[in-house]
Parts: sequence; C-alpha cells; structure tokens
Amino acid sequence: MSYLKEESRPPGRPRDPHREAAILAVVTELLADVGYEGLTFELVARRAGASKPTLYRRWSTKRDMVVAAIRAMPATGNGRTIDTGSLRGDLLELLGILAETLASSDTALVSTLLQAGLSDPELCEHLEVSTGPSGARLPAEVLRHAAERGELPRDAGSFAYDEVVGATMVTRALNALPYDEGYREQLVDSVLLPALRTAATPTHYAGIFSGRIH
Amino acid sequence: MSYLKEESRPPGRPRDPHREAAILAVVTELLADVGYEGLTFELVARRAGASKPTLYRRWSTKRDMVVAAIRAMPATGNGRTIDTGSLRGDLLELLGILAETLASSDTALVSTLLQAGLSDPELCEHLEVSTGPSGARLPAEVLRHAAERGELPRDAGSFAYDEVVGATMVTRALNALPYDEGYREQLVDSVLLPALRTAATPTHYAGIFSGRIH
Amino acid sequence: MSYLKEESRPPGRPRDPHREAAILAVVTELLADVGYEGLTFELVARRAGASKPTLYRRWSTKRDMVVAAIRAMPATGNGRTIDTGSLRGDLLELLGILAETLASSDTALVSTLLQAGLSDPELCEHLEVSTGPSGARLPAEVLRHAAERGELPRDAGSFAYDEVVGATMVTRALNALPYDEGYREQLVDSVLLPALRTAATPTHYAGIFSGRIH
Amino acid sequence: MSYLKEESRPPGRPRDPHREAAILAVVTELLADVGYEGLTFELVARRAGASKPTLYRRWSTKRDMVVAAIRAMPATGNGRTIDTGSLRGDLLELLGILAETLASSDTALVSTLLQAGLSDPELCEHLEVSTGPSGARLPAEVLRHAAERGELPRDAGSFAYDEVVGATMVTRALNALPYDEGYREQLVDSVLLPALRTAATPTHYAGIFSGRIH
DNA sequence: GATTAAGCGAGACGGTACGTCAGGTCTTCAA
DNA sequence: TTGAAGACCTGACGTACCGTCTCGCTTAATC
Repeated sequence: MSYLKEESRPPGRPRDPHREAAILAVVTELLADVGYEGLTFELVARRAGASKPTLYRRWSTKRDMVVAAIRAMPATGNGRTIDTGSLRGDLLELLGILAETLASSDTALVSTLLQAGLSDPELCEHLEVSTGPSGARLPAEVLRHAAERGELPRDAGSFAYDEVVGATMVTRALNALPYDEGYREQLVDSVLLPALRTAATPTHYAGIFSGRIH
Repeated sequence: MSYLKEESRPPGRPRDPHREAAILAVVTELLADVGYEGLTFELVARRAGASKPTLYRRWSTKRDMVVAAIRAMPATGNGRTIDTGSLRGDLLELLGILAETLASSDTALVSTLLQAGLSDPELCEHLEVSTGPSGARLPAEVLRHAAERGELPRDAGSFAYDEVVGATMVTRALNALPYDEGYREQLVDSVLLPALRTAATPTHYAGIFSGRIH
Repeated sequence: MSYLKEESRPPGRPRDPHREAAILAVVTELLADVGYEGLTFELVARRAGASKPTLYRRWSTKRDMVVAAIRAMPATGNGRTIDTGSLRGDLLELLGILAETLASSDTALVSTLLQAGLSDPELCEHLEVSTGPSGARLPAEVLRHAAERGELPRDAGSFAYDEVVGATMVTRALNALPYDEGYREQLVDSVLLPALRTAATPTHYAGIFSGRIH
Repeated sequence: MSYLKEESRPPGRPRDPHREAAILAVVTELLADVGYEGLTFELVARRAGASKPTLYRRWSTKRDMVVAAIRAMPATGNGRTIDTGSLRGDLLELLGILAETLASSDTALVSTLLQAGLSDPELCEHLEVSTGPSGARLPAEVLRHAAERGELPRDAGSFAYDEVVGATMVTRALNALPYDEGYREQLVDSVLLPALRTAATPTHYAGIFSGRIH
C-alpha cells in the first residue's frame, strides 16, 4: 500500500553511487597531487573517466566538490589520547598536533576548509571524528583530567580554547607567520591558561571549530 | 664623473608614474566592484586603458598588483581615540570598530588581506596608519590608561589582544559565524581580560596583526 | 493453435499510436518555430513530454523524424485548377504559385525537403496531393488543354517542366537570387516554351519533382 | 607626410598571414578527409596547431571558414578546352565534366557551395577560373564556335544553359537521383538545344552559376 | 640633433578551462 | 516490452583569461 512509502524514489535512472565514490577518490588524490588551486573540473573528469556534465550534475562549484570529497574520506581516527599528566602539557601536545597538520597541508586547502567547511558543522564534526584529536578542539577528557587534578574548576568550559587556538594557528599558517614551539608556549601561558582558569560563565557561543553554530 | 652615481638610471624611456597611479586606482575601484576573485588582468587593462604588458611589467601576479594598490591607498586615518573610562569599555569599543569593518567589507577582500597582505609588515602598518584604529591592534594608550587606573599591571603587553582578536573575528567573518555584541562581550570577559591581567611574560612573538614578524 | 497466426503480435506492450501522432505534431510545430537546423531530439522530447529513447526507437535520425512529420501532415489540397486560356498564362501562374511557396517558407525547411524528402517518391507524391498544384510539377490537364488549343503537339511531355522549374527556382531561392516575375517570364519564354514545343522524345527520366525515380 | 596614407594600419599586432594560410590548408585537407559535416573547429585547431580563439577571430561560423578555404585554393585551372566539332558534342562534354565533379565530391560540400558560395559572385568566378570549365557555365567559345558553324544564331546567349544545367544537375546529385549519360542526353536534346536555338531575347537575369547577381 | 633603448597601447597567439548543449546508449520503475 | 525519466560518456560549442609575443609609435637620456 503506497501510503506506506514516506518518499518514493524519484523517477528516472538513479545516480550511480559507485561513480560518485570513484570521482571523489580522484578529487582526494588530486588535492594531494596538484593542490586546491590546481584542481579543475577538466582534470577530475579526465582522471576519473567521467564527463564534465556528470560532475556538474552533482556539484556546481569546485568548492562543493572538494568539500564532498573531504566528507567522503573514511573516518578512521588516529585513536590518540591526550594525557601528559598536566593541563599545560596536554595543551602543548594538542597545539603540537595542530601545528603538524598545518605544516603538512597545502595552505590553499586549509583556506578552503576554513572558508567552506567551517560553516558546516557536520563537516567539522566529521573531520574531528575521522582524524582524531586535531588540536583544533579541546577534548572533554582533557578538561576532566584537569578538573580532577584541581587545575581547573569543575565547570570550566572549552570556549577559550576552541575559539582561540584554531583561529590563531590557522591564520598564522595562512600568513606564513611562525607558530613554532616558543609561540605555542606563549599562547598557552599568556592566553589559554589564564582564560581557562577564569571562565566560569556559561557559554552561549560555540567555538569556531566546535562544529555547532549558535 | 660616473663614480658619483650610486646606480645609474637604466637606458631608455623611464616608466610613467602617472600610469602606475592610474592603474592602481582602477584596481582599487575594481576590488570594490567585482571582488578579489573577479579581478583579472584583462579587466584592469580594459578599464585603465592600459595594455597587459604594461601591467605585467610591473607586477607579475594578481596578488602583487592588489597589494600594491592597497599600499597606494591614501593614508587618511580616522583620528578616532578610544577612551571610555574603563578597560572593558575600551576593549568593547575596539571590537565594535573591527566588527563594523568586517561587516562592511567584501569577505574576499578581507581574505586577500589575510592571505596576501598580513605577511607583509609594511602593508599592515600602512593599513593601521591610514585607517586609524581598526580594532585589530590594541593601541598603546588604551594599555596606558588601564595601567593608570590600576586595571592592569604597568608591564602588561598587547600580545593577547593582537594575537587573538584579529584572528578570531576575521575567521568568524570569513565563515559566516556571528560576531555580535554578545559574542564580543564573551570574548572580552572570558579570554581577553583574564589574559591581559596575567600576562607579564616578555613577549617574543608579535601579534598577527602587529605588523612585525618576529 | 499458434501456427494459425500468420504473424503473431510481438510480445510486450504495444506502441501507443497516440504518442507517435503527438510527437510528430510537435515536430511540425518546432519546424516552424526553430527551423530544421534548430530542431533537436532533446527539444522534441521536452516539448512532447516524451523521452529520447521513445524517439530513437521510432526514428534513428533527425531527417527520418522530420520526413515522418511531413508525411503525417493532413492532406488537404487547395483544389486550385490552372486554366488561364493559354499555355504561357498557365505556366506563369504555376511559377507564381511556386514562387509564393518559396517566398513564404523557411529556406532551411526547403533545403530539408530538397535534400531529405525529394529522394523519397512517396513523400513527394504526398506533398503534391496534400497541398494541390505546387508549381513544381506540370499538371496533366495543362498539357491537355494546350494540345487541344494546338499550342503543343499531342505527345508533348512534362519532362522539361518538371525537370527544370523546381530545380532552378529552389536553387535560386536557396541562394537568395531573385525569382521575380521578370525572371519567371524569361524562364518561360526562353527555356520552357521552346523545350516543351520540341520535346517529342519518349522520356526515360522522370523529372526531379515527379516523385518517381527511374 | 602622413596625408599620403590612404588608410593606416590598424593598431596592435597584425594577424599572421602564414597562420591563416596554414589553417586554411588544414581546412581543405580535412574537407577531403572527414567531409563538411565532420569538420569542427576543434579538429581544425588541433590539426593546425592553432587555438580556437585564433579561428574564431577570423571566421565566426564553419561556413565562413570553409568558404575562405575554398577561395584560398590556388587558381590553377585545368586548361581544358571544349571543342568536339558540334554543339551537341560540346554540351555533352561539358555535362560530363560536371557529372564527374559531382560524383567525386562530398554532397554536403556541394550543398555548402550551393548555399554559401553561389550567392557570392567572386567565389563563383574564382571557382570557374581556378578549376577550368566546370560544366556549370557555358564557355563563350563554345557559343562562338556553334555560331560559326551555323548551329546557333549570332546573338544566342548562355542563359538557358547557365540557368538550367547547374541547378538540375546539382539538385539531382543532392537527392541521389541519377544524372547518367542517358539523362544528360535527354537534357541536351529536349531542353538545352531547343532553348539555345530560340533564345534571342536579351537577358536580364544572369544564370545561377554565372557569378553575377542581377 | 641623431641615436638608441625602453615604455606604451593594441591586439595576435597557443593554451587551458570554463559551463553548456546535443548525441546516442543504458538503467530504473511503472504500466 | 513500452514508455517516461534521467544518468552517463563523448565531444563540440563559443567564451574568458592566462602570460607571451609582435607591431608601430612615443619618450627620454645619451652620444
């Protein structure tokens, strides 16, 4: 009885999910090869053995296509846990991870993710889940451990971290400014630690990288 | 006697500085019209009644040309002084100015400045001087007034402000996240004020927008 | 018992003749709208609410489809009879009719009929029957009347007319050369009349527009 | 003194005539290879090592390009003279030449020439001059010889021939109708000879292929 | 004052990518 | 099996910029 169908299939031949997956794999591959700027619809079509209309049918801009490719990356996670025994150590380790990521990636790609993906909470969440702690967000257990050690009040929030770290580090990376260990220590000591210790106000604004737009 | 000439003029007809100024004016105009992405050498050449070789002779990339245009903007300054009577008030006013700027400007242009210009200390300095307090940097007198009122230690530095404010605000703007008054208050209360009060460490790293790469 | 069936109906759903008629109507309509060159399978499919495979199943080329559409036009005829009282008058009237037709029609359509349709005797016949004397062929009664008046021998044939008139007039039309009354008179006086009067040779070759390939 | 310059060169780099010649050579070559329909801008560009804009700069349609290619063919002429000793023989020889041409050429190309070139007197003239008697026009010496032999009046014109022959033969060729020797004899005997013998009227209309639009 | 080397507007040029369109074929579901 | 819908590959379309080049002219500094 047809009233059971919430939404029936659209008419016509459905899109081939295999094509889609194959294409996005090529996009991922090409991002590594030629970078974001060098990526073109033409090139993707050639390498994927697909036609341009097939691409345009799915994504109308390069950005959309790249974002889809990133979202389609397998969510493996790196399983890393952060626990150095002190809040300061944990923070520095997180910043170190982020620094590594930034150092290795194409800045234009980072820029894309920044501009395209960060306004998309799902993508953000996906990135965090798929790649493990990226250093862009403060994992809840780090906060908990710090509270257990008495380094932070029980109700300390991650706002200061989430908001500040990603924005500053990425901005520095994009502008070829240094974000070496010395810099990171200074950020921890003169901004993050004071801010985290103080902040007891309930947060109404999610951090930039928290994946949830208020 | 030729040894007097430090560097002799190259032979042939010298470049016409008027052409240069006229072209850069067109660039500035076009940036407002079509944005950074939409700007092309072709378009500049057409609008300026110049030829492409004339442009390429001067700037080999679009970025170079745009940076030159921005640097060539007249340095008027807005002459505004910040003095509300309290550090918190001053900070909020500065953030308000920055918010206005971000709200009014083409995000692509901001992005350009971020990517192209901020790695250039001179350009950064120029922007600050030409447009007055932009809110991206903490004016020295604000610090001084706060110290006089006893709100901050004498040796308080602007690192926390310079580093955090520009990066977070611009990043939010680029990603269409809100940076309204509520957000700005939270940034002031839970990050800036605690950080400024604490930071007595001598700063080795200039803030992102301070115009001096360490 | 199935051996009784001379030809059994093919299995499966039979073709809907209404679809066919509707589609051809659309083709006729589109020929007027966008001309032969502008006609595409896509467009026909869209306008007819049909799918491309439905079209391709019936006609494998655009030409086939157009010919089918023309053949499907209702055979009304204009019932006009030619009888001015003199052979010269009759010929000029026929040429006048043809000239009108050529003047009113899309040259591309004429070209189509020329290239696509005229090699198809049935189509040719159909056109003549459906639209009455087109001027492209010499009606038998004109010849008869002329013979009765003694203007032509009894055995005069229509070869010279059929062969020459259509070809010259259409060619002129296609090439934007004039085929006005002066021209038509000259054609009659210096070609058609002398030829018709002389030709007593039994004809082995049907005229171009006679609809019968020898 | 500049007033001597009737028309000064247009500004900018002039088009390279070598490129043009090379491209048109490719067009000619491709016409033989893939025919008119199969000819594309893409293909010409590839084979000529030119870019599409370079082609479009010169000719905005395929037809224009092809006509230019034909016009650019070297005007060698075949030097053939028609003189069999009788008018009938001469006419049959001319028709034979035309039949050969039609048989060997791409019908679409003929169609192109018909539609594109024949409305262009210069092109028409060029074709006649470059390829010798094509059979599409009646050479003046054939008329003269016939008059000398007394087969035709001194003032006989070529209207009947020029007008009739090209149109009928080409039309038959385009429609895959036969134009074999039997047909050609019939055309000569029952149309051309009677018409030529009679026509003494001064001609106001140039024949289709005479290269002069009235 | 003549020479010379460069600046300059204009635009050709080979490329490359754009985004769209049509051609035919194939797949899905419903009739 | 038909039929509507539409995915799909192919390949051409005509346009836009790219960055380089070739023109003929103009403009200074040098000879």
